Amino acid sequence: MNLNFPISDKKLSNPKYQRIVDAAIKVFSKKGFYNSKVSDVAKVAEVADGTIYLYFKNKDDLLISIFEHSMDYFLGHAREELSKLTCPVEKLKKFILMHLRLVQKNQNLATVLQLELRSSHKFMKEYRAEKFMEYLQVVEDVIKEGQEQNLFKTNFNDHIASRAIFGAIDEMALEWLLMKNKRYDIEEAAEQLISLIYDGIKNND
Amino acid sequence: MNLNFPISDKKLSNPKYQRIVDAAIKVFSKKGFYNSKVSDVAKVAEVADGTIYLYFKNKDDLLISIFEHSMDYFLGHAREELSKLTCPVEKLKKFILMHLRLVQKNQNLATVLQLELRSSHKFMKEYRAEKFMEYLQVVEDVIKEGQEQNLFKTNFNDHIASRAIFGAIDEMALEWLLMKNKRYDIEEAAEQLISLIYDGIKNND
Amino acid sequence: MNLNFPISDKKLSNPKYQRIVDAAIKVFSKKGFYNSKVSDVAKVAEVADGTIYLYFKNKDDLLISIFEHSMDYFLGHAREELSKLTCPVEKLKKFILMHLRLVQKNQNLATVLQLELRSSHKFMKEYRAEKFMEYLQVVEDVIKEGQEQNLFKTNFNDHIASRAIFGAIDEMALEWLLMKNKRYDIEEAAEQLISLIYDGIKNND
Amino acid sequence: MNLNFPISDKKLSNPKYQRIVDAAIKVFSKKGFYNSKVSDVAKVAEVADGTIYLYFKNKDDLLISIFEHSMDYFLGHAREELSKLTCPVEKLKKFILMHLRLVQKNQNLATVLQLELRSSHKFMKEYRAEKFMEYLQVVEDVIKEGQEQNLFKTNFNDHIASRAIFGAIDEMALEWLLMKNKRYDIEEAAEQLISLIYDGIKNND
DNA sequence: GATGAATGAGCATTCATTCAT
DNA sequence: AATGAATGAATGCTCATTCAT
Repeated sequence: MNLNFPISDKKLSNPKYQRIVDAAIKVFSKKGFYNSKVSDVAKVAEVADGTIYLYFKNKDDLLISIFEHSMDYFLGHAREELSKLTCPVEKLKKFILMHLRLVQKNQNLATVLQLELRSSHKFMKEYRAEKFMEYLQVVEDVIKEGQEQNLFKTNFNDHIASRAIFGAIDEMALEWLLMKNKRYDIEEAAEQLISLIYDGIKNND
Repeated sequence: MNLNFPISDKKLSNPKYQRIVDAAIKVFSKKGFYNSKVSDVAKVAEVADGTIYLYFKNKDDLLISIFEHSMDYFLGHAREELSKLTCPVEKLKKFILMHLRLVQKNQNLATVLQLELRSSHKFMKEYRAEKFMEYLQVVEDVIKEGQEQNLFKTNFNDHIASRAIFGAIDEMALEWLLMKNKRYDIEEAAEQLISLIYDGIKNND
Repeated sequence: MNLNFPISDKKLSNPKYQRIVDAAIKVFSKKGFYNSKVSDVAKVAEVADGTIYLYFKNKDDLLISIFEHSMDYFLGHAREELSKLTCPVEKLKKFILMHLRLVQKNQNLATVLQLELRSSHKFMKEYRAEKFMEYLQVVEDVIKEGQEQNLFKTNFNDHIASRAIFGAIDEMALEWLLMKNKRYDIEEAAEQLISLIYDGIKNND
Repeated sequence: MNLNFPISDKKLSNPKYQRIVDAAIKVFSKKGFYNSKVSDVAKVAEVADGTIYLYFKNKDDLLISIFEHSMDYFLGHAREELSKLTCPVEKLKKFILMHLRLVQKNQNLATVLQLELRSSHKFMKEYRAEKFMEYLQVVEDVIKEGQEQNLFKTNFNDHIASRAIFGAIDEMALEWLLMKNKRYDIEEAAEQLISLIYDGIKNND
């Protein structure tokens, strides 16, 4: 089983859907989206080629579905966990940790999202905006909360900040994925990142 | 003319080489690497299809050459400019500004580097490491310098920090590129980014 | 229908396989292997281009398959007919007649085997040896049988003799194929050939 | 030097012509005519690609020129040697020996003539007839001479006989060329062949 | 004559998608 | 629903030939 989280709704009920998604993640992460054949995915999923088209409109749709399921799961999970915390600083830490831990646990999936998705024009121009904004919104909401409680500075643009934070997390994840010998723990990277974002690099002594 | 900087050495002497690179940037940025045909590039460059293969090993090589020329130019230029400054804080500001200004000035090129390059497996696994490390090294050197002068904290991993900084810059650039109506100036984004990196988000009052 | 004999086993069951082979023989014999396009074969076979690749690894494989089917058929048929005869002289006559009659009946096929196959390096160096040896073996066996019965001389190398006999048959076939107006019957050529091989050219009076 | 005999006339005077022919024989025999590039030939001949077109109409012409020069040389040489002999039996022996010795001495050339030439449609349909007939004529003349002197039978068609003899020689040469470890001497093959043609395989005891 | 950069027609092969069963 | 054989559009790359120098 490749996905460490279940696919949300009724689609879950059909084990073939889940099997195809799992297979696609495995195949795409290994060979890249453009170098993967639909028939490769079918073979790994142990279904016929045509069966994939009963569940997905086309090859692109398969990729995008992976993204949407992942985001839905992550955001739902993240919102739930964050709501259990009250301190915005803690929330931010938690969020970053959750993101990087997910990457660590689902490396194939993360590879697909990091590398393959970006090259899909359709994706970057149509879909990224929608779902991705939700992600940023979560970060932005935490920042705003912190600003309201006078915990964070107010002299910066929330949107730019959340974007920069995402970029830093994302790059961290990418490096970790591409490293052959995982020299450092992803938890360690998370700690460093949080401190950097929180305190900056200036020496205040 | 697409490239706002000249290609370095003897290759420059042959205008056809430059024309092909320019055409490739234009075409790849517009339609995406995988959706671009070699013959499209040839048409825009006003050369025969086969001529491209006199200068480049194959389609992938064309993409990678674009990356290498861009990086060589940027790093050369950046190192030169930074050497004129003494203060590490100023150096960091300059570096970020230079990166984002280049993106603004060469939007097609930046699009190719941001979106298309990442999907090339060959690129991400073989080439990125080499040239990209040079980029990170420049950032790391500035950070180390700042630490030695007691301007920056010393309780973080330089490598992780430079990586996070790159990630933030890169994401900033990506958003700006994908925005249809450029709501804010890239200089403004640079300012915000610098302050964020330098001071963090914590309210020190 | 181009082939005047059925393709042996289960492959026969699929009419598309047979249709593609027939089309290939027709096309290759007319335009030559290297000048024939796979799509030409597909057109004549009334299948899509891609369908050919469901049955054959590539264009070369198509050519080699034609050779193997032909040889399998001819050798099976020849062995069967020869076993019905007892006299080695009669067997040799029969064999030569069968070869030349097959050429006459399947001129397109014969053209392919005679002219196109020879230029395929892969064929001449890898495949010819195996299947072709079987052919020579049949001739050699007949010769040995004749020698045992004191019907044939024993002061010559069987292998060289069978090779020379094949060469003579082959050249006879080739000339006949390339002749525009078939001036003489192939049966007549067969008779001459047999007498030549049997008696030599020396006048024994 | 590849050719063991000089190219006839005025063309000889230009060493580039000879160099190109030599290079073509080397390259064609190694990689096959269709897999050889004109630029490969040019490289081996140490001339520019375009230079080849000053001496030859096109790639096909290069192949055919090789054939014509070889035949001219062989036939001239053969006619000269045969004229020194009076006995038709000796003449026939000499002719077969000369053919096979030439093959042995010029293996690259022989490979080209044996394997590559046959696939050239243009060659087999237009040129073979002309030059090749001269070859057969020499054999036919010897046969006729032998018949007139009551040394050879008269109850066979001279043309078919000379053709069969050529086929046997040709196949002998081909086997010898394709054999990796030359198990037997080509002279030995020649002897066997001559005896076979002369006496046939029938046991006259 | 000699060059070799430039040309551009040409083609085998792949693979996403369909649809009869 | 499930299959997988069949489809055929699509394209990177090669290489014989030309021609300005």
